Amino acid sequence: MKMSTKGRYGLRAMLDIAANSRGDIVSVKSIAERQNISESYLEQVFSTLRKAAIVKSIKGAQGGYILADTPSNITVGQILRTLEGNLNIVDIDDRDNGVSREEKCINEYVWNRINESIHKVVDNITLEDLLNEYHKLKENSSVMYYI
Amino acid sequence: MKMSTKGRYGLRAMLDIAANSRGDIVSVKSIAERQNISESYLEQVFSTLRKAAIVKSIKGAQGGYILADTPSNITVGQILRTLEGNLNIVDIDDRDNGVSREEKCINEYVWNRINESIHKVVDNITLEDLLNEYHKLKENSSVMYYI
DNA sequence: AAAATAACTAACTAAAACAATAGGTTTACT
DNA sequence: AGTAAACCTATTGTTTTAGTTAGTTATTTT
Repeated sequence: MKMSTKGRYGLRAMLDIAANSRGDIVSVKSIAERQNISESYLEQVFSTLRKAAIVKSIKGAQGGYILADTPSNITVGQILRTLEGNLNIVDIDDRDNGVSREEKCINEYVWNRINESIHKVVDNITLEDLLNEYHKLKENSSVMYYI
Repeated sequence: MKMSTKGRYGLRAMLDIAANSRGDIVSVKSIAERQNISESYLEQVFSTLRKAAIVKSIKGAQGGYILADTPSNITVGQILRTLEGNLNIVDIDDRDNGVSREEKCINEYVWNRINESIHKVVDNITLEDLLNEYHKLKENSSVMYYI
């Protein structure tokens, strides 16, 4: 029941671009170094993000990635769904064991409530929200904050 | 990012006891048959639930399991945490890659919000709530409902 | 034009988690 | 004594995870 590294690294990487570039192109290598993530593994993550049109890529020397939209228009939900799937804690197909599709199992009530609560959180946090939160905490907190 | 069969089967089994016994002892075999789950696998689930004192066991012939408390005093959260762990989508230890314990990563904001939303849902649904929901749906719906 | 850079792709691999199965032992009822 | 059922431990096959490896392709820099 855990978020995998794809989702965790992906969110970190997207935040890294949003925070460290001012609209500039950022290479996977530089993100991987800052975030201490395997470069080739992170390339796979970006390949997925690009196919979902959340980032744009520029090939060749001095190439890299750039956000496909402003941080205020990119939600955590978009990023995590792209990398992790539908974000449902229980899939519809797994809900009913031996119970046919037309029939319902009362446990769905629980899974639906959990799923909805997750969707509600991730769809209402944008990259901009996180950047604002970051700057707020950085100023008001005694401990160091990182992206 | 999925709930495993332990949690899914466990919740189904607990509801099964709550619905099909009126305070009576229920054998794993009968639950396994009704719910179409492997009996020996379900035994492992009940072993965990018993150690967490959510159910009581009676050994020997005609033995079985019984809820350790009334359905109104058993939450979905108790059951799922026992079988799945802490129900956190991201563990504290996994949050900071290369970032020491005293330092903070802004992504925690997201994980904390998701974790809290899950806890809030599961801790506020009791077995009794589910039984009530079951009876309500059973009467008002055209499709069959199962535990 | 050549070299360098960086995205892009596919195939592979080690390790862990998952979902059981198997084969017993112990306890209590009939 | 026989049986039913909880209880316990080990093993197994499969899938997922988290990368690694080894390249190809496109663009810029020298």
